[in-house]
Amino acid sequence: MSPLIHINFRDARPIYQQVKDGFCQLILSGALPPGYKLPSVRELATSLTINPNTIQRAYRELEQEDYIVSVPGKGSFVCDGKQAAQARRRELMERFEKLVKEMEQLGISRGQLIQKLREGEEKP
Amino acid sequence: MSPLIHINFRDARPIYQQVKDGFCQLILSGALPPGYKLPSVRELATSLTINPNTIQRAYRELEQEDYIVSVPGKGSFVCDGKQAAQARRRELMERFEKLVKEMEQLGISRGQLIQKLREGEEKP
DNA sequence: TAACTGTATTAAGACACATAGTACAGTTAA
DNA sequence: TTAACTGTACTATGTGTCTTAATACAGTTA
Repeated sequence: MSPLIHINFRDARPIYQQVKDGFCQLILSGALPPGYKLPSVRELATSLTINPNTIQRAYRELEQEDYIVSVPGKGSFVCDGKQAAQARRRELMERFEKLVKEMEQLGISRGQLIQKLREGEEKP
Repeated sequence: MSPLIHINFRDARPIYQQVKDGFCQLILSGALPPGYKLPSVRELATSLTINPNTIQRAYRELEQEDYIVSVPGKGSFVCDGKQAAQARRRELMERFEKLVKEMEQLGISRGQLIQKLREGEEKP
């Protein structure tokens, strides 16, 4: 019954972007398996009390980025996602390297970051 | 002669934000030492061919965030920056942890990231 | 047939960003 | 003192994005 997606109206990101990001994460994490049928444009719009056009924009862009496929009359479905996940991993790796360089400029060494990573390694 | 700040009109960030980010980096990296006199609002606006109001907004926010101090009639000057650097480090640490968690969800382990960090440790 | 599905279009309002022009007060050097 | 600089404040205007709204059309399914 939890509504898959949560919208925060105080978020700086526009609504359609929050919808996109939400589904991206659900798909990439495997929470929504390939073939899963997404809620219809009108259904999701109603349950979130936002405009159908806003949902449609999110779905259109998700399809353009190969996260889902939309079939008129049938619905929208999660794609295989292996390609999308691969591309996403590369993107995050780039962000990671960029962030590390920025932190080095402020005097945070790679060694400190390694230690920070080790701290989170324990499994409680 | 290099104009301190570069504006990219194709950048998604608004101009005033690009100006802010540019000076933040220059100040935090130490390229602009405490006490350094920034170009005047009108001078920078002319050299970048953008509106003085846009520069003023950037300077106003930089002052609110303790990166610079502006004195009417005299100019704008770089602050000490130790406090700002401390706040910036905390902010980057949060972004780092957030990014790491996102990468873990996509199957990139902390171990892999540690190895990645070690690769960049050599000094050529 | 009726009720669903995605898709497309146009209109309107709200808001942020940027520009333009003007004005005022403090500082500094000629 | 004057002239030229400095930051600051304000209003008006144009533009683009986001969002809502109201329709309309075509494909699918029970």
